[in-house]
Amino acid sequence: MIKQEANIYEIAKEAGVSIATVSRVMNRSCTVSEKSRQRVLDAVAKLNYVPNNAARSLSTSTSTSVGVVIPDINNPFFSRLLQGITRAADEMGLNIFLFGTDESSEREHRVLETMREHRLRGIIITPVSCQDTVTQERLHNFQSLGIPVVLLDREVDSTVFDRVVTDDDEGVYRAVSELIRRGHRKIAIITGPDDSRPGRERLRGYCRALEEHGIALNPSYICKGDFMVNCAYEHTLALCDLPEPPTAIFASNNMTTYGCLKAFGERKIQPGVDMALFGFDNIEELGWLNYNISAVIRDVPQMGEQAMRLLMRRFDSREIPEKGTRICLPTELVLRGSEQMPSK
Amino acid sequence: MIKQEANIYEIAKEAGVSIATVSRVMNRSCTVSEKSRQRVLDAVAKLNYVPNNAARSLSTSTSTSVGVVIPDINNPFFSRLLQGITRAADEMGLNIFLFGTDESSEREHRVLETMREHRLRGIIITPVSCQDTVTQERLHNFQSLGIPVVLLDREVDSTVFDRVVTDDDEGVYRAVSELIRRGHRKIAIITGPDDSRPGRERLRGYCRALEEHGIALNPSYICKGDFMVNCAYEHTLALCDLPEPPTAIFASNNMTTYGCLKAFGERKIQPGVDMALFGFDNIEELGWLNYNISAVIRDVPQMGEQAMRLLMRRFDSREIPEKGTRICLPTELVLRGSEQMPSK
DNA sequence: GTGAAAGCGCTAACAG
DNA sequence: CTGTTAGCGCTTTCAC
Repeated sequence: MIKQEANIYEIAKEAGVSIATVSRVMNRSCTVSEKSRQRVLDAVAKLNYVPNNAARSLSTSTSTSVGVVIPDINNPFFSRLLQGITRAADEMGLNIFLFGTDESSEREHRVLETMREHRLRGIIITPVSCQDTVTQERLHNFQSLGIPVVLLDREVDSTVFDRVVTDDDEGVYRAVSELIRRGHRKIAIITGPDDSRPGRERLRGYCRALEEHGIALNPSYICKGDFMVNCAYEHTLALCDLPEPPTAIFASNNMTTYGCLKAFGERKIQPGVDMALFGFDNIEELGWLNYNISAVIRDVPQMGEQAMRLLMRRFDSREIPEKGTRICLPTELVLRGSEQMPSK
Repeated sequence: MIKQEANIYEIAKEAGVSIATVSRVMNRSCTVSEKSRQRVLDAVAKLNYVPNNAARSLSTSTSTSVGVVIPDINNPFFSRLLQGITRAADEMGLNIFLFGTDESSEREHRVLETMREHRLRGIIITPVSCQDTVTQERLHNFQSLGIPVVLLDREVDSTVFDRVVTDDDEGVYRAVSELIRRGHRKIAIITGPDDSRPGRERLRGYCRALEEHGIALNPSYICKGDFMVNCAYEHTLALCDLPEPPTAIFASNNMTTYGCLKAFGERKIQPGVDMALFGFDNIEELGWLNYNISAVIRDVPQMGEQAMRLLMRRFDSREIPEKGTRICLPTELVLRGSEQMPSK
């Protein structure tokens, strides 16, 4: 026996008013007499009524759902992001439609198509690639339909979208400068993919620091990585095998840090003793294991929250601006010892 | 300028057919002539038409959205779960409404209320507590409205729901038996909360193994934990300080394992050398760091996928059974060395 | 302050 | 095989 949910008509009947009045009460329109209001509220409580979102959404052609597109749910960075997003959404009474792309552009395109069916209120996305024209076009489409888009962490070439990023360039610049201050001259970097903004930015910070301190860039110290453990692992081994190995390695993201540590472990290299290691993004687990790895850190849940707020702001002001707002959150340096110059 | 999305009428006009025909084509009803079909498809392509989900959902009083309720998005176990869920959802053309409860019952109740508005197709939930009557009642409500519920990892007392769990009892039993086989007699366990099924089950497996091997339970070896790092850390320190410390510790989940390792690090205890350590759930990161921690493992994404499949199955068979299906996935032992008996 | 009625975009009988 | 039509449950003018 499947009992139906009550609808607005039943409430109206129970309360002895019209459905319009019920609707007004449900939407806190204040043009309702206290008496009617109370009767409706009683009926709602009695019949355990909850308005049907689909109907409301159809009628108003708006919705309370936000589409969130994440490339790799499994990466702790994105979990944290998601945590910030869900928390903010909860506060604002918005709901999250979650889509995972598994870093596949093809899936991203499909997802963006599916999302059209849902007439979402807005979209928060960390795009797979910064140069994907299909994705960009679809995102444009959403915006021109009045569905604001916020880019998170990764930007695309177009500048029309709101976006939340962090000052990675500056963070890495300061990290590498710190290494230099500690006496390092042979500093390697394992980069991220260069079709990703974070990848490029972090490399830029590295280059900037070296150049500014008059240290020539050494191509064999610049390893093209992909933000994955394995690649970083192999690069690290190769770096160690160099005739003139670096005294410090900058790892461009948390997975890269793990890759370095894996190689270090095999080679019995102690970070901060035999070779310096500097990471990007905090890895809480390492602290528990007594690894004191210095890193450029940022408030990740905060990034998610900011993205939500940015979206929120767009909801109110109807017009679509030519140029999106860019929120750039600061990064911070945490020095834990692994930045030190090897003594020997 | 906000251009509207095309609706079914425009497609009908463009294709020179009625909206019914358009609807039939969109829903793959095969009673349409090839000629009409083609005309409609052309119009759809030309106007870039996507059906409005809200309207469809209202009309059919069904939906393609599944509510997923997760207690701690940040815990890698749940990220993995979510990965399995999203992947399966993607395959089945379902969409995920994600809700986080942050392990708060109060938020869980709110979330369950919100979900009613959405007339979801089904619900997958890892409830905060197994004994929460409010949650159970609300879940019942969904089921009696024809919205099937699948419990993931944590069960509630009621048995009317479908659920996906793993054979934790057996897994821990085998792990502890293995420890005993290796000569351990003084085996401690740091448990999970006892209002959680996994917590209780894992403790049971531990007790069962000891009893079956004629080893008396030592209350000071049974530490009441909460699946969190800190608590496990403190318990581990206390265990080490015992006049007669254990030779092995069983950590009831991944966070507990981290807590033990943190304490081990401080005390210069090498897992598998000075004291044995056995964990629950694999921690990939530890492998990269050359920690060879034995563990009871399970296929976590698979759990999420199974939950989706279970839900799917319910969609077809309309009736609500008295008793839910219980899928119990196996666990596996991975021996990496940390189970060994200290030589001294 | 309140009610009647016209949609929102789609599906699903029901006729033809 | 195809079109007409009556809802699905709600919001929102527009009168009263």
